[in-house]
Amino acid sequence: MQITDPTPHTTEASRATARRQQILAAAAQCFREHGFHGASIARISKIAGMSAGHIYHYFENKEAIIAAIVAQDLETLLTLTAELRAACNVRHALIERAAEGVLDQLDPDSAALKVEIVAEAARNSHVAQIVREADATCRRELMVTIRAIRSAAGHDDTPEATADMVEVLAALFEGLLLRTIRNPELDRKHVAQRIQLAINDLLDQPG
Amino acid sequence: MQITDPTPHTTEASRATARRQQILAAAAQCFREHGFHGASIARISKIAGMSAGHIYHYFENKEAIIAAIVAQDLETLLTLTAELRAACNVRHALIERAAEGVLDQLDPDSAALKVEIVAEAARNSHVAQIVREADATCRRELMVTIRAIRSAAGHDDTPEATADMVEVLAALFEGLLLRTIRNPELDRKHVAQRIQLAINDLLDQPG
DNA sequence: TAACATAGAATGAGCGTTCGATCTAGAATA
DNA sequence: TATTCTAGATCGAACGCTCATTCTATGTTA
Repeated sequence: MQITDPTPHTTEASRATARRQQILAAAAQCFREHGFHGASIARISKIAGMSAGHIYHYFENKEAIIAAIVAQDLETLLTLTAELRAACNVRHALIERAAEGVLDQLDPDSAALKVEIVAEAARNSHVAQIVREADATCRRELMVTIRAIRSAAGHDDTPEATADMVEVLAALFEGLLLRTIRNPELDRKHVAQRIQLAINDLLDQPG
Repeated sequence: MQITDPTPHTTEASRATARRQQILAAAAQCFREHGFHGASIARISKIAGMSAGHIYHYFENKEAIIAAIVAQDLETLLTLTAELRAACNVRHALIERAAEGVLDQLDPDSAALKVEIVAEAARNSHVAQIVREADATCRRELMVTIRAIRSAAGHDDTPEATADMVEVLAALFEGLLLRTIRNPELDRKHVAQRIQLAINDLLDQPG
């Protein structure tokens, strides 16, 4: 299966961007199916519908493609937490959104790539840096959100306590990535409900 | 049909087992540092202190080494849940053990390998099968344990509800593997305490 | 001596990457 | 308008290297 570009490119710039995106889409598919090291430039180029050599017109090397994929994946996470923070009744918004977020995390295809990214971060310092910076931003956002919810409920937590709660919340969510791979038959809807309950309890934990 | 002696000389047998273990230890280190596909037989053999070709005296191919590493890693998980199940006051045992288990999960070195295994399971059906069988066993054990705790507290849950709770518990634990990679600076002791509280709440959720 | 342990070279495939040759579309020019 | 020029897009062959695996020869030991 080959990824073709359906949009005609009026300018040179858009053509180049489209081509880049085409490569990234092909690479994401390959990385999902074979991992960062198992996916070859030859395979990526075949799916992207261009020669292997031509890939190097748009990316310096394979590492740069990996970095771009990682950055792209993390960007969606960043917008999600930012969006969450913007909601007016934050507690309600958080718990409502949670069910949706849980189902997203439980999609096996996207989970595979996300897990691959963390695995790569454990051994590739460049990827680790990108991942950790994005994570730090997310945590900061979540800390503000959770602090707002908690102080509305009369809790005056230390920053450390808030950070710990964020970690538990994050573990809960990210753990789903592993669960959907280890147990693809799990009941997605009911697990989402249980997670909502657990988040609710977490927000009421003593300081 | 000729029957050969099933028990060869102990020295030969132990020597072979030791050599096998030597290879597995070297492979585990390489897989942690470079991933399953990034680690070469040459590198593994160098760390194991033998020639590359000699590895094939003990393992059919690289895939067999991966399978052995995966099976070995999952075995420790199986004994842990079995051990948990054997405790008399299960609720107390579960929560006590939890803190210890959390700290184990937060060890970055072992986390890297565990995450690598799940990432490989997402694309290698042989590894997936091993992982999913072990996971099913763990879930079955945990379901019995949780059901015992819940019914002692007066809850009569459906098997489905219990399975969902197990999923949340598992997600919480396994999520820590990703957290310790994404945020190595997290406060391990305090996060462990928060997790204990969360598990406590989970066990009191409505049916 | 017989059987096993081990080394290390050989093999062929595939890797990431480079590079020079072609193609193509639009600007410049006549 | 017709022709030439040009710069980027694109290809595909080639390179040097490493990979997993096999094979052969040599120790080693009982």
